[in-house]
Amino acid sequence: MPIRIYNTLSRKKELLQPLEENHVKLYVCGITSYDYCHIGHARSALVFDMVVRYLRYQGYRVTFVRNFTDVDDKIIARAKEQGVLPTALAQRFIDEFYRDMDELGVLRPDIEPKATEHIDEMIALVQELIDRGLAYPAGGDVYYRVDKFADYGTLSGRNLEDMQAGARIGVNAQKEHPMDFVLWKKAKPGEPKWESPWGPGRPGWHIECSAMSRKYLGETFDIHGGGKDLIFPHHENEIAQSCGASGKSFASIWMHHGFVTIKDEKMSKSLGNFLTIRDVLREYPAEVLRLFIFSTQYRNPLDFTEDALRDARTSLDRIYECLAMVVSLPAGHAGATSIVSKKDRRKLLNLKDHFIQAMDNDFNTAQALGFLFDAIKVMNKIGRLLPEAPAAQDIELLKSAGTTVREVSDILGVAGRDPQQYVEEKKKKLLASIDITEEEINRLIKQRDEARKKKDWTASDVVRDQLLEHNIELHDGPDKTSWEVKK
RNA sequence: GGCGACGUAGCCAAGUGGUAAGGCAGUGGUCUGCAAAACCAUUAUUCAGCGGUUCAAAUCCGCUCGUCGCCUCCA
Repeated sequence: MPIRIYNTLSRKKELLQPLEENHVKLYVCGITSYDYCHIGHARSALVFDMVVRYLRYQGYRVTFVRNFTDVDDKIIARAKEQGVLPTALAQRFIDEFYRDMDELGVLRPDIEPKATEHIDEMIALVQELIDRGLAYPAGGDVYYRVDKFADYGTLSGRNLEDMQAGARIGVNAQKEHPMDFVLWKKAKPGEPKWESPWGPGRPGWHIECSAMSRKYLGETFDIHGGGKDLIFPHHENEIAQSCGASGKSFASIWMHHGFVTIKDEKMSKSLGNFLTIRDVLREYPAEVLRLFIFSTQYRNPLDFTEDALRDARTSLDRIYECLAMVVSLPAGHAGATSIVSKKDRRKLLNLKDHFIQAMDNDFNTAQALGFLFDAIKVMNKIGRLLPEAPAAQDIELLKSAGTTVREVSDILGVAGRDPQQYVEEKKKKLLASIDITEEEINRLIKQRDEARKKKDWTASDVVRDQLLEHNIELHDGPDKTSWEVKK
Protein backbone atom coordinates (compact mmCIF):
# COMPACT_ATOMS: atom_id res chain seq x y z
CA MET A 1 0.00 0.00 0.00
CA PRO A 2 1.30 3.45 -0.89
CA ILE A 3 1.88 6.01 1.84
CA ARG A 4 0.43 9.43 1.24
CA ILE A 5 1.91 12.44 3.00
CA TYR A 6 0.73 16.03 3.07
CA ASN A 7 3.35 18.17 1.38
CA THR A 8 3.46 21.78 2.55
CA LEU A 9 5.09 22.69 -0.75
CA SER A 10 2.19 21.52 -2.92
CA ARG A 11 -0.50 21.79 -0.26
CA LYS A 12 -1.64 18.32 -1.21
CA LYS A 13 -1.19 14.79 -0.04
CA GLU A 14 1.39 13.11 -2.21
CA LEU A 15 2.55 9.56 -2.66
CA LEU A 16 5.80 8.79 -0.93
CA GLN A 17 8.13 7.75 -3.72
CA PRO A 18 11.66 7.52 -2.37
CA LEU A 19 14.35 8.58 -4.80
CA GLU A 20 16.28 5.45 -3.92
CA GLU A 21 14.33 2.23 -4.11
CA ASN A 22 12.95 1.37 -0.68
CA HIS A 23 15.16 3.87 1.12
CA VAL A 24 13.68 6.97 2.74
CA LYS A 25 15.99 9.84 3.59
CA LEU A 26 14.58 12.09 6.27
CA TYR A 27 15.92 15.31 7.73
CA VAL A 28 14.28 16.93 10.74
CA CYS A 29 15.20 20.23 12.31
CA GLY A 30 16.14 19.58 15.91
CA ILE A 31 16.47 21.84 18.88
CA THR A 32 18.52 24.87 19.70
CA SER A 33 20.06 23.67 22.93
CA TYR A 34 19.90 26.46 25.49
CA ASP A 35 17.12 25.32 27.82
CA TYR A 36 15.02 22.35 28.87
CA CYS A 37 12.65 21.06 26.21
CA HIS A 38 8.93 21.61 26.46
CA ILE A 39 5.93 19.59 25.34
CA GLY A 40 6.09 21.15 21.91
CA HIS A 41 9.53 19.69 21.40
CA ALA A 42 8.19 16.38 22.66
CA ARG A 43 5.49 16.46 20.01
CA SER A 44 8.05 17.08 17.31
CA ALA A 45 10.27 14.24 18.49
CA LEU A 46 7.35 11.88 18.96
CA VAL A 47 5.75 12.64 15.61
CA PHE A 48 8.92 11.88 13.70
CA ASP A 49 9.66 8.91 15.92
CA MET A 50 6.28 7.53 14.87
CA VAL A 51 6.97 8.32 11.22
CA VAL A 52 10.29 6.50 11.32
CA ARG A 53 8.83 3.54 13.17
CA TYR A 54 6.01 3.27 10.68
CA LEU A 55 8.24 3.55 7.62
CA ARG A 56 10.48 0.83 9.01
CA TYR A 57 7.45 -1.27 9.91
CA GLN A 58 6.46 -0.99 6.26
CA GLY A 59 9.83 -2.33 5.22
CA TYR A 60 11.58 0.87 4.26
CA ARG A 61 15.18 1.47 5.11
CA VAL A 62 15.21 4.90 6.74
CA THR A 63 18.15 7.23 7.14
CA PHE A 64 17.04 9.72 9.74
CA VAL A 65 19.08 12.85 10.38
CA ARG A 66 18.23 15.34 13.11
CA ASN A 67 20.54 18.20 13.94
CA PHE A 68 21.45 20.17 17.02
CA THR A 69 21.81 23.90 16.74
CA ASP A 70 24.61 24.48 19.20
CA VAL A 71 25.72 27.95 18.20
CA ASP A 72 23.22 30.77 18.06
CA ASP A 73 22.23 34.14 19.55
CA LYS A 74 20.05 32.61 22.24
CA ILE A 75 22.75 30.24 23.37
CA ILE A 76 25.29 33.04 23.53
CA ALA A 77 22.92 35.28 25.44
CA ARG A 78 21.95 32.58 27.92
CA ALA A 79 25.56 31.53 28.46
CA LYS A 80 26.47 35.12 29.21
CA GLU A 81 23.64 35.35 31.73
CA GLN A 82 24.85 32.26 33.50
CA GLY A 83 28.51 33.07 33.21
CA VAL A 84 29.38 29.88 31.37
CA LEU A 85 30.86 29.15 27.99
CA PRO A 86 28.35 28.85 25.16
CA THR A 87 29.77 25.47 24.21
CA ALA A 88 29.33 24.19 27.76
CA LEU A 89 25.76 25.47 27.93
CA ALA A 90 24.88 23.91 24.58
CA GLN A 91 26.37 20.57 25.55
CA ARG A 92 24.60 20.60 28.90
CA PHE A 93 21.19 20.98 27.28
CA ILE A 94 21.99 18.40 24.63
CA ASP A 95 22.57 15.99 27.53
CA GLU A 96 19.30 17.06 29.12
CA PHE A 97 17.58 16.60 25.78
CA TYR A 98 18.82 13.01 25.58
CA ARG A 99 17.57 12.36 29.08
CA ASP A 100 14.10 13.49 28.03
CA MET A 101 14.17 11.58 24.76
CA ASP A 102 15.25 8.35 26.45
CA GLU A 103 12.49 8.77 28.99
CA LEU A 104 10.01 9.22 26.13
CA GLY A 105 11.36 6.12 24.40
CA VAL A 106 12.27 8.10 21.28
CA LEU A 107 14.56 6.14 18.99
CA ARG A 108 17.85 7.83 18.27
CA PRO A 109 18.19 9.21 14.75
CA ASP A 110 20.87 7.58 12.62
CA ILE A 111 22.88 10.78 12.44
CA GLU A 112 22.76 13.76 14.82
CA PRO A 113 25.05 16.42 13.45
CA LYS A 114 25.96 19.54 15.40
CA ALA A 115 26.30 22.89 13.73
CA THR A 116 29.68 23.62 15.33
CA GLU A 117 31.12 20.46 13.86
CA HIS A 118 30.20 21.48 10.31
CA ILE A 119 31.59 24.98 10.01
CA ASP A 120 33.79 24.01 7.05
CA GLU A 121 30.85 22.62 5.12
CA MET A 122 28.87 25.78 5.79
CA ILE A 123 31.70 28.05 4.69
CA ALA A 124 32.03 26.03 1.49
CA LEU A 125 28.30 26.33 0.83
CA VAL A 126 28.30 30.07 1.44
CA GLN A 127 31.23 30.42 -0.95
CA GLU A 128 29.32 28.50 -3.63
CA LEU A 129 26.39 30.84 -3.21
CA ILE A 130 28.67 33.85 -3.58
CA ASP A 131 30.24 32.31 -6.68
CA ARG A 132 26.80 31.83 -8.18
CA GLY A 133 25.88 35.42 -7.50
CA LEU A 134 23.25 34.46 -4.95
CA ALA A 135 25.10 35.89 -1.97
CA TYR A 136 27.32 38.83 -1.21
CA PRO A 137 29.70 39.78 1.58
CA ALA A 138 29.07 43.10 3.29
CA GLY A 139 31.08 44.43 6.19
CA GLY A 140 32.15 41.03 7.46
CA ASP A 141 28.66 39.54 7.09
CA VAL A 142 27.43 37.52 4.14
CA TYR A 143 23.85 37.87 2.92
CA TYR A 144 21.64 35.85 0.63
CA ARG A 145 20.30 37.81 -2.32
CA VAL A 146 16.62 36.82 -2.18
CA ASP A 147 15.52 38.56 -5.35
CA LYS A 148 17.96 36.45 -7.35
CA PHE A 149 16.19 33.27 -6.36
CA ALA A 150 13.03 33.08 -8.43
CA ASP A 151 11.20 30.58 -6.25
CA TYR A 152 11.70 32.51 -3.04
CA GLY A 153 8.43 32.37 -1.06
CA THR A 154 7.01 29.26 -2.72
CA LEU A 155 6.98 27.10 0.41
CA SER A 156 5.37 29.68 2.67
CA GLY A 157 3.14 31.09 -0.06
CA ARG A 158 4.43 34.63 0.12
CA ASN A 159 6.00 37.06 -2.24
CA LEU A 160 8.66 39.62 -1.58
CA GLU A 161 6.36 42.61 -2.07
CA ASP A 162 3.82 41.45 0.52
CA MET A 163 6.49 40.59 3.01
CA GLN A 164 8.13 43.96 2.74
CA ALA A 165 4.80 45.66 3.21
CA GLY A 166 4.31 43.90 6.52
CA ALA A 167 7.92 43.73 7.57
CA ARG A 168 8.38 44.37 11.25
CA ILE A 169 12.10 44.21 11.26
CA GLY A 170 14.26 47.25 11.01
CA VAL A 171 16.03 47.61 7.70
CA ASN A 172 19.68 46.74 7.83
CA ALA A 173 21.61 49.26 5.78
CA GLN A 174 24.14 46.64 4.69
CA LYS A 175 21.49 44.61 2.90
CA GLU A 176 20.80 45.16 -0.77
CA HIS A 177 17.21 44.06 -0.26
CA PRO A 178 15.35 44.25 3.06
CA MET A 179 14.44 40.56 2.93
CA ASP A 180 17.99 39.37 2.34
CA PHE A 181 18.99 37.07 5.17
CA VAL A 182 22.31 36.45 6.80
CA LEU A 183 24.46 33.42 5.92
CA TRP A 184 27.52 34.41 7.90
CA LYS A 185 27.69 36.78 10.84
CA LYS A 186 30.72 38.85 11.67
CA ALA A 187 31.96 38.05 15.17
CA LYS A 188 31.34 40.52 17.96
CA PRO A 189 33.80 40.72 20.82
CA GLY A 190 33.57 37.80 23.21
CA GLU A 191 31.41 35.67 20.90
CA PRO A 192 32.30 32.27 19.52
CA LYS A 193 34.00 32.69 16.17
CA TRP A 194 35.60 30.79 13.32
CA GLU A 195 37.94 31.95 10.61
CA SER A 196 36.40 32.40 7.18
CA PRO A 197 37.20 34.05 3.84
CA TRP A 198 35.09 37.01 5.07
CA GLY A 199 36.82 37.32 8.40
CA PRO A 200 36.11 35.80 11.78
CA GLY A 201 32.49 35.04 12.44
CA ARG A 202 29.83 32.40 12.86
CA PRO A 203 27.14 30.88 10.66
CA GLY A 204 23.62 32.24 10.32
CA TRP A 205 20.92 29.91 11.56
CA HIS A 206 19.59 28.56 8.28
CA ILE A 207 22.81 27.56 6.58
CA GLU A 208 23.57 24.67 8.94
CA CYS A 209 20.59 22.60 7.79
CA SER A 210 21.44 23.12 4.13
CA ALA A 211 25.05 22.13 4.71
CA MET A 212 24.39 19.16 6.96
CA SER A 213 21.49 17.68 5.01
CA ARG A 214 23.63 17.83 1.87
CA LYS A 215 26.52 16.14 3.60
CA TYR A 216 24.52 13.26 5.01
CA LEU A 217 21.59 12.86 2.61
CA GLY A 218 22.73 14.46 -0.62
CA GLU A 219 21.50 17.48 -2.54
CA THR A 220 18.07 15.97 -3.06
CA PHE A 221 16.32 13.76 -0.55
CA ASP A 222 12.85 12.57 0.37
CA ILE A 223 11.39 14.23 3.44
CA HIS A 224 12.25 17.33 5.39
CA GLY A 225 10.33 17.97 8.56
CA GLY A 226 9.80 20.29 11.46
CA GLY A 227 7.23 22.39 13.26
CA LYS A 228 4.87 24.68 11.35
CA ASP A 229 6.69 27.67 12.77
CA LEU A 230 9.75 26.74 10.79
CA ILE A 231 8.07 27.14 7.41
CA PHE A 232 9.04 30.76 7.35
CA PRO A 233 11.70 31.88 7.40
CA HIS A 234 13.79 28.82 8.26
CA HIS A 235 12.67 26.31 5.66
CA GLU A 236 12.04 28.93 3.01
CA ASN A 237 15.62 30.05 3.43
CA GLU A 238 16.97 26.52 3.43
CA ILE A 239 15.33 25.97 0.06
CA ALA A 240 16.83 29.18 -1.25
CA GLN A 241 20.29 28.12 -0.07
CA SER A 242 20.18 24.47 -1.11
CA CYS A 243 18.43 24.84 -4.43
CA GLY A 244 20.40 27.98 -5.11
CA ALA A 245 23.68 26.15 -4.66
CA SER A 246 22.78 22.87 -6.37
CA GLY A 247 20.40 24.04 -9.05
CA LYS A 248 18.44 20.90 -8.20
CA SER A 249 15.37 20.30 -6.14
CA PHE A 250 15.88 19.92 -2.42
CA ALA A 251 13.47 17.89 -0.27
CA SER A 252 10.62 16.19 -2.17
CA ILE A 253 8.15 16.36 0.70
CA TRP A 254 7.94 18.99 3.42
CA MET A 255 6.19 17.75 6.53
CA HIS A 256 5.14 20.21 9.21
CA HIS A 257 3.45 19.33 12.43
CA GLY A 258 1.07 21.54 14.42
CA PHE A 259 1.71 23.16 17.76
CA VAL A 260 0.90 22.14 21.25
CA THR A 261 -1.30 24.84 22.71
CA ILE A 262 -2.42 25.77 26.19
CA LYS A 263 -5.85 27.34 26.34
CA ASP A 264 -5.69 27.46 22.55
CA GLU A 265 -2.55 29.57 22.56
CA LYS A 266 0.72 28.37 21.17
CA MET A 267 3.06 27.05 23.82
CA SER A 268 6.29 28.96 23.50
CA LYS A 269 9.25 30.24 25.34
CA SER A 270 8.41 33.85 24.56
CA LEU A 271 4.85 33.55 25.89
CA GLY A 272 6.13 31.77 28.97
CA ASN A 273 3.18 29.35 28.89
CA PHE A 274 5.21 26.22 28.43
CA LEU A 275 5.53 23.01 30.39
CA THR A 276 8.77 21.13 30.18
CA ILE A 277 8.84 17.48 29.23
CA ARG A 278 10.04 16.52 32.66
CA ASP A 279 7.28 18.54 34.34
CA VAL A 280 4.76 16.36 32.56
CA LEU A 281 6.69 13.13 32.90
CA ARG A 282 6.64 13.57 36.66
CA GLU A 283 2.86 13.24 36.58
CA TYR A 284 2.27 10.94 33.64
CA PRO A 285 4.29 8.10 32.15
CA ALA A 286 5.76 8.49 28.69
CA GLU A 287 3.24 6.13 27.13
CA VAL A 288 0.41 8.36 28.34
CA LEU A 289 2.05 11.38 26.79
CA ARG A 290 2.44 9.42 23.56
CA LEU A 291 -1.21 8.46 23.45
CA PHE A 292 -2.14 12.06 24.12
CA ILE A 293 0.08 13.32 21.30
CA PHE A 294 -1.23 10.72 18.88
CA SER A 295 -4.86 11.32 19.76
CA THR A 296 -4.96 13.92 17.02
CA GLN A 297 -3.46 13.98 13.56
CA TYR A 298 0.01 15.50 13.57
CA ARG A 299 -0.87 18.56 11.51
CA ASN A 300 -3.65 19.78 13.81
CA PRO A 301 -3.13 21.89 16.90
CA LEU A 302 -3.19 19.92 20.11
CA ASP A 303 -4.47 21.57 23.27
CA PHE A 304 -2.77 20.49 26.45
CA THR A 305 -5.18 19.96 29.36
CA GLU A 306 -5.18 17.83 32.48
CA ASP A 307 -8.41 16.22 31.29
CA ALA A 308 -6.84 15.16 28.01
CA LEU A 309 -3.90 13.60 29.83
CA ARG A 310 -6.24 11.78 32.17
CA ASP A 311 -8.21 10.46 29.21
CA ALA A 312 -4.98 9.23 27.72
CA ARG A 313 -4.09 7.45 30.92
CA THR A 314 -7.49 5.76 31.02
CA SER A 315 -6.98 4.68 27.41
CA LEU A 316 -3.57 3.20 28.16
CA ASP A 317 -4.96 1.27 31.14
CA ARG A 318 -7.67 -0.03 28.87
CA ILE A 319 -5.17 -1.40 26.38
CA TYR A 320 -3.05 -3.06 29.06
CA GLU A 321 -6.00 -4.50 30.93
CA CYS A 322 -7.29 -6.03 27.72
CA LEU A 323 -3.87 -7.49 26.93
CA ALA A 324 -3.58 -8.85 30.46
CA MET A 325 -6.95 -10.54 29.99
CA VAL A 326 -5.72 -12.17 26.79
CA VAL A 327 -2.61 -13.49 28.51
CA SER A 328 -4.64 -15.17 31.26
CA LEU A 329 -7.06 -16.85 28.85
CA PRO A 330 -7.86 -20.53 29.53
CA ALA A 331 -7.09 -23.26 27.01
CA GLY A 332 -9.54 -23.75 24.17
CA HIS A 333 -11.56 -26.88 23.44
CA ALA A 334 -11.54 -28.28 19.97
CA GLY A 335 -15.11 -29.49 20.05
CA ALA A 336 -16.76 -26.36 21.49
CA THR A 337 -18.71 -23.99 19.28
CA SER A 338 -17.63 -20.42 18.69
CA ILE A 339 -19.53 -17.60 20.36
CA VAL A 340 -17.99 -14.88 18.21
CA SER A 341 -20.21 -13.15 15.68
CA LYS A 342 -19.05 -12.83 12.11
CA LYS A 343 -18.97 -9.07 12.45
CA ASP A 344 -16.77 -9.11 15.55
CA ARG A 345 -14.47 -11.70 14.04
CA ARG A 346 -14.05 -9.56 10.98
CA LYS A 347 -13.31 -6.49 13.10
CA LEU A 348 -10.48 -8.29 14.81
CA LEU A 349 -9.12 -9.84 11.66
CA ASN A 350 -9.20 -6.45 9.91
CA LEU A 351 -7.51 -4.51 12.68
CA LYS A 352 -4.10 -4.55 11.10
CA ASP A 353 -5.33 -3.58 7.65
CA HIS A 354 -7.45 -0.77 9.01
CA PHE A 355 -4.65 0.52 11.16
CA ILE A 356 -2.29 0.52 8.20
CA GLN A 357 -4.82 2.28 5.99
CA ALA A 358 -5.13 5.05 8.55
CA MET A 359 -1.36 5.37 8.87
CA ASP A 360 -0.90 5.34 5.12
CA ASN A 361 -3.21 8.34 4.98
CA ASP A 362 -0.76 10.96 6.18
CA PHE A 363 -0.03 9.17 9.45
CA ASN A 364 -3.56 9.54 10.76
CA THR A 365 -2.86 8.23 14.24
CA ALA A 366 -6.19 9.46 15.58
CA GLN A 367 -8.06 7.27 13.15
CA ALA A 368 -5.66 4.41 13.70
CA LEU A 369 -6.30 4.59 17.45
CA GLY A 370 -10.02 4.55 16.73
CA PHE A 371 -9.61 1.17 15.05
CA LEU A 372 -7.43 -0.03 17.88
CA PHE A 373 -10.03 0.81 20.53
CA ASP A 374 -12.73 -0.68 18.40
CA ALA A 375 -10.81 -3.96 18.53
CA ILE A 376 -10.16 -3.67 22.27
CA LYS A 377 -13.89 -3.30 22.83
CA VAL A 378 -14.64 -6.39 20.80
CA MET A 379 -11.93 -8.38 22.57
CA ASN A 380 -13.27 -7.41 26.00
CA LYS A 381 -16.73 -8.39 24.89
CA ILE A 382 -15.61 -11.81 23.73
CA GLY A 383 -13.50 -12.34 26.84
CA ARG A 384 -16.53 -11.55 28.93
CA LEU A 385 -18.87 -13.91 27.09
CA LEU A 386 -16.47 -16.85 26.94
CA PRO A 387 -17.96 -20.00 28.53
CA GLU A 388 -15.99 -22.23 30.90
CA ALA A 389 -14.97 -24.50 28.07
CA PRO A 390 -14.34 -21.97 25.30
CA ALA A 391 -13.92 -22.89 21.68
CA ALA A 392 -10.33 -23.31 20.56
CA GLN A 393 -10.91 -21.01 17.61
CA ASP A 394 -12.18 -18.22 19.87
CA ILE A 395 -9.15 -18.42 22.12
CA GLU A 396 -7.01 -18.50 19.02
CA LEU A 397 -8.75 -15.40 17.69
CA LEU A 398 -8.26 -13.46 20.91
CA LYS A 399 -4.61 -14.43 21.19
CA SER A 400 -3.86 -13.42 17.65
CA ALA A 401 -5.80 -10.17 18.10
CA GLY A 402 -3.68 -9.53 21.20
CA THR A 403 -0.55 -10.01 19.13
CA THR A 404 -1.84 -7.59 16.51
CA VAL A 405 -2.71 -5.01 19.16
CA ARG A 406 0.85 -5.20 20.45
CA GLU A 407 2.28 -5.04 16.97
CA VAL A 408 0.42 -1.91 15.91
CA SER A 409 0.80 -0.25 19.34
CA ASP A 410 4.53 -0.60 18.93
CA ILE A 411 4.40 1.72 15.92
CA LEU A 412 3.14 4.39 18.29
CA GLY A 413 5.58 3.30 20.96
CA VAL A 414 2.87 2.35 23.44
CA ALA A 415 1.82 -0.82 25.25
CA GLY A 416 5.27 -2.29 24.92
CA ARG A 417 5.50 -3.56 28.46
CA ASP A 418 4.35 -6.84 29.93
CA PRO A 419 0.62 -6.29 30.48
CA GLN A 420 0.28 -8.35 33.65
CA GLN A 421 3.30 -6.65 35.10
CA TYR A 422 1.84 -3.27 34.13
CA VAL A 423 -1.41 -4.03 35.91
CA GLU A 424 0.50 -5.30 38.96
CA GLU A 425 2.85 -2.35 39.07
CA LYS A 426 0.02 0.05 38.74
CA LYS A 427 -1.67 -1.58 41.68
CA LYS A 428 1.53 -1.40 43.73
CA LYS A 429 2.09 2.21 42.83
CA LEU A 430 -1.40 3.14 43.84
CA LEU A 431 -1.04 1.06 46.96
CA ALA A 432 1.97 3.12 47.94
CA SER A 433 -0.28 6.15 48.07
CA ILE A 434 -2.72 4.36 50.37
CA ASP A 435 -2.51 4.13 54.14
CA ILE A 436 -3.08 0.38 54.40
CA THR A 437 -0.91 -2.64 53.67
CA GLU A 438 -1.65 -5.46 51.29
CA GLU A 439 -1.60 -7.94 54.18
CA GLU A 440 -4.20 -5.92 56.01
CA ILE A 441 -6.39 -5.82 52.94
CA ASN A 442 -6.14 -9.57 52.45
CA ARG A 443 -6.92 -10.16 56.10
CA LEU A 444 -10.06 -8.03 55.85
CA ILE A 445 -11.12 -9.74 52.64
CA LYS A 446 -10.80 -13.12 54.36
CA GLN A 447 -12.87 -11.85 57.25
CA ARG A 448 -15.48 -10.63 54.83
CA ASP A 449 -15.50 -13.92 52.92
CA GLU A 450 -16.45 -15.71 56.09
CA ALA A 451 -19.27 -13.27 56.73
CA ARG A 452 -20.42 -13.73 53.14
CA LYS A 453 -20.43 -17.50 53.50
CA LYS A 454 -22.83 -17.06 56.38
CA LYS A 455 -24.75 -14.60 54.23
CA ASP A 456 -24.14 -11.96 56.83
CA TRP A 457 -24.40 -9.09 54.38
CA THR A 458 -24.30 -6.41 57.04
CA ALA A 459 -20.94 -7.56 58.36
CA SER A 460 -19.74 -8.01 54.79
CA ASP A 461 -20.70 -4.48 53.85
CA VAL A 462 -19.05 -3.07 56.95
CA VAL A 463 -15.75 -4.51 55.78
CA ARG A 464 -16.23 -3.20 52.29
CA ASP A 465 -17.02 0.29 53.57
CA GLN A 466 -14.03 0.08 55.85
CA LEU A 467 -11.78 -0.69 52.90
CA LEU A 468 -13.45 1.96 50.81
CA GLU A 469 -12.39 4.52 53.39
CA HIS A 470 -8.85 3.55 52.47
CA ASN A 471 -9.78 3.97 48.82
CA ILE A 472 -9.80 0.22 48.21
CA GLU A 473 -12.54 -1.15 45.98
CA LEU A 474 -13.58 -4.80 46.11
CA HIS A 475 -14.66 -6.82 43.11
CA ASP A 476 -16.44 -10.07 43.82
CA GLY A 477 -15.52 -12.62 41.18
CA PRO A 478 -16.97 -16.10 40.69
CA ASP A 479 -14.37 -17.83 42.86
CA LYS A 480 -12.55 -15.07 44.70
CA THR A 481 -12.66 -11.43 45.60
CA SER A 482 -10.14 -9.12 44.01
CA TRP A 483 -9.41 -5.53 44.91
CA GLU A 484 -7.97 -2.40 43.44
CA VAL A 485 -7.19 1.10 44.47
CA LYS A 486 -10.03 3.37 43.44
CA LYS A 487 -9.16 5.70 40.55
C1' G B 1 -1.95 45.12 6.60
C1' G B 2 -0.17 40.39 3.81
C1' C B 3 -0.35 35.01 3.84
C1' G B 4 -2.27 30.45 5.85
C1' A B 5 -5.04 26.95 8.85
C1' C B 6 -9.18 25.58 11.50
C1' G B 7 -14.68 25.65 13.22
C1' U B 8 -18.12 17.99 13.51
C1' A B 9 -22.31 15.77 20.21
C1' G B 10 -20.99 18.13 27.22
C1' C B 11 -15.46 17.53 26.06
C1' C B 12 -11.48 15.27 22.71
C1' A B 13 -11.49 13.53 17.71
C1' A B 14 -11.93 10.68 12.59
C1' G B 15 -14.39 11.40 8.06
C1' U B 16 -11.62 15.07 2.02
C1' G B 17 -18.53 13.85 -3.18
C1' G B 18 -22.54 8.62 -1.72
C1' U B 19 -25.79 9.61 3.38
C1' A B 20 -21.87 11.08 10.66
C1' A B 21 -15.50 6.00 13.33
C1' G B 22 -13.49 5.98 18.11
C1' G B 23 -12.36 7.84 23.18
C1' C B 24 -13.81 10.43 27.81
C1' A B 25 -18.07 11.90 30.50
C1' G B 26 -23.65 10.91 31.01
C1' U B 27 -28.20 7.86 31.08
C1' G B 28 -30.82 2.98 31.02
C1' G B 29 -29.87 -2.34 31.28
C1' U B 30 -27.10 -7.27 32.05
C1' C B 31 -24.12 -9.31 35.96
C1' U B 32 -24.08 -9.02 41.68
C1' G B 33 -26.76 -10.48 48.23
C1' C B 34 -25.77 -5.14 47.34
C1' A B 35 -21.74 -3.13 44.67
C1' A B 36 -17.45 -2.46 41.46
C1' A B 37 -15.30 -3.69 36.91
C1' A B 38 -16.64 -5.34 32.27
C1' C B 39 -20.23 -5.79 28.60
C1' C B 40 -24.94 -4.30 25.99
C1' A B 41 -28.05 -0.25 24.60
C1' U B 42 -28.49 4.90 24.23
C1' U B 43 -26.50 10.29 23.32
C1' A B 44 -25.37 15.07 16.23
C1' U B 45 -32.02 14.09 10.89
C1' U B 46 -26.80 16.86 11.36
C1' C B 47 -21.24 18.89 10.59
C1' A B 48 -20.22 27.79 12.69
C1' G B 49 -23.96 30.70 9.47
C1' C B 50 -25.88 31.97 4.59
C1' G B 51 -25.89 31.13 -0.59
C1' G B 52 -24.13 28.19 -5.00
C1' U B 53 -22.44 23.65 -8.04
C1' U B 54 -24.30 18.38 -8.17
C1' C B 55 -28.84 13.04 -8.87
C1' A B 56 -26.02 13.37 -4.19
C1' A B 57 -22.00 18.09 0.01
C1' A B 58 -19.47 17.81 6.72
C1' U B 59 -16.70 17.01 2.23
C1' C B 60 -16.24 21.33 -3.89
C1' C B 61 -17.01 27.00 -4.77
C1' G B 62 -18.35 32.07 -2.84
C1' C B 63 -19.52 35.29 1.15
C1' U B 64 -20.19 36.25 6.54
C1' C B 65 -18.94 35.28 11.62
C1' G B 66 -15.47 33.12 15.16
C1' U B 67 -10.70 30.95 16.78
C1' C B 68 -5.61 30.25 15.96
C1' G B 69 -0.85 30.59 13.52
C1' C B 70 3.19 32.76 10.40
C1' C B 71 5.17 37.51 8.66
C1' U B 72 10.79 38.73 14.92
C1' C B 73 13.67 33.66 18.09
C1' C B 74 10.46 29.50 18.15
C1' A B 75 8.80 22.42 17.63
